[in-house]
Amino acid sequence: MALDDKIYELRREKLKQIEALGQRAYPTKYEVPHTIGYWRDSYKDASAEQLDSERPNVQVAGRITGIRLMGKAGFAHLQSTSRRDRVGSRQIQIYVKKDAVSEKGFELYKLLDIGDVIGARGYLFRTKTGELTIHVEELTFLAKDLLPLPEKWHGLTDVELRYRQRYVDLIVNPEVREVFLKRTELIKSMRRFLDERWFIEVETPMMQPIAGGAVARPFMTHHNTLDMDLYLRIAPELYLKRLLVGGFDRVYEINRNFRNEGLGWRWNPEFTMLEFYQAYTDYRGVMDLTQELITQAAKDVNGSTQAKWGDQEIDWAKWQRMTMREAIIKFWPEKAGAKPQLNEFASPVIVKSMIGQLLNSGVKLAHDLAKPVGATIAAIFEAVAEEHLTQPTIIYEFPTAVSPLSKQKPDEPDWTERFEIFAGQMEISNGFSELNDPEDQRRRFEAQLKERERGDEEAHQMDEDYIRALSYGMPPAGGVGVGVDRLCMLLTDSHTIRDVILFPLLRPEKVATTEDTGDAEKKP
RNA sequence: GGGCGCGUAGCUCAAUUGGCAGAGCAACUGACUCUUAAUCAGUAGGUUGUAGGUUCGAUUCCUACCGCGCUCACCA
Repeated sequence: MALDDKIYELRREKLKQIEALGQRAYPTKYEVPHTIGYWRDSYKDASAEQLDSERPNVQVAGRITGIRLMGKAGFAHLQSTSRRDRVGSRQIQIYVKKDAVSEKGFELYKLLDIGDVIGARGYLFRTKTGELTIHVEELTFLAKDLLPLPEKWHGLTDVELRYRQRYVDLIVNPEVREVFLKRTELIKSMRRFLDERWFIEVETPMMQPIAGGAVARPFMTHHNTLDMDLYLRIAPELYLKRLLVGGFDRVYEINRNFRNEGLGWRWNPEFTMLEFYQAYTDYRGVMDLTQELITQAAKDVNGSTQAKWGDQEIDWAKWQRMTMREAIIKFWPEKAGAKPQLNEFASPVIVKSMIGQLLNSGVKLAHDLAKPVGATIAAIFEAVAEEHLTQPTIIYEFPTAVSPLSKQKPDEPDWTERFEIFAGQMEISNGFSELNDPEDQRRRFEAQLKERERGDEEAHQMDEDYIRALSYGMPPAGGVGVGVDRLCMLLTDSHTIRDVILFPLLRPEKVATTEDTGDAEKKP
């Protein structure tokens, strides 16, 4: 029998004894008029004398994080589970004296373990070491922890266990809880910001017959009754713009996207995206709006526009803006020789020579010369500029070749009215003036289809219904996507996306141990 | 998918050149009516990720597999 099985059996036995004391093993409710944090904050400055004369009556509930028995009295610490109680005022000490809780109450106390959930009623006092403590008059048993929690001062550090058993991670690692409380604040802040500006929150299909609105490989699924293959969406974009056609002229959605691609510190197969669309404005309008939204979110989450990012600090009040071409010139590596000139990006021959310059100087660069020159320019940007973009930076004007849904610049058709926001070496947002010319859109889809035929699985598919929708007339509009997980990483100093996703994707836990490997590799 | 690294008690970690698998916390028994990493005395806890191989002998060396991490590629 494994150790935790023994502990499990032992604690089940304790649970039976607790029931024998007249407590329910799994009671249904307990009145908690105020949280632990409320009492701690309200009486944090109260003196021992003050508490003795006032004797404030309290009733709280929480999980036991530590317990110390000394014969006929003992202490324990209760940890609040309330969202209102943040780090610093989540725990309160309780003092259980046999004389004060009666024989049965003390028997119950002796049967408690670290991890149990209990209710405590009594009055506040200060111990001789000065700690605000509840002098317990009645203990109520609420739930048993049958499995041992990790050790209390090293906590749980094994990353695999932390992700697989996030519930344990949340119990023992207060900073993890804080990150997810901040994530909630972030999403609330974005909703509030858009709601105040008369945006409508909508929900569009997660299962789509054509996975459109982005460049990515989709997950596939199947509906039995309709005998129909469906894709999990890679973006809500095309549906939200159908709603612009329908007359909802400010819409947004905060929801999951699914992309069947690699995992990494910035990538999880399902991730949360905010997308919003505003009619009668262009990329400049939504660029300003997005900057304001993110600045506000930083304030709401951290109470400041300053956010720690590793050994650096990101200031969400100080933004830079430059075009993609300007960024390439600005961050052009010295070792790669002379910087390109602005007008040289118009020449495919010169752009190809830029690639040569970079490769010769040892810059790593993923490029495909069969692709249009615009795609090459975008690759150059990623190779030379992205790693330098720590402070919030808006990069605008993207090549038409990599922007199949954006409006072109009137004076430069090879470039679109599109921008992306970078911070902490990550792309966190993408927006543009929405292409609303159905015939132009058809040509863009057709160009993508050619990419597909060349073997690019991720190129956009033709979406006839979307073109039909545009044919009814879509008002001019700007639209933006914001990567919520990545923004959350930046605001919580989390350096892997798995630390801001409660249950990140992992391989299934292994149950069998021998059968599947025993004869797998026998040499002849 | 490629490369590199890791896997020892419930948790956090040791184990000399290949030579009896250990500690702290958690757990159990006992003492203790202001402790807080409570203390004191004692007890128990292991198929060293899995399966093979080399060896008199493997936690240690080799192979494969499983899981995790980092990284590269694809991507937001």
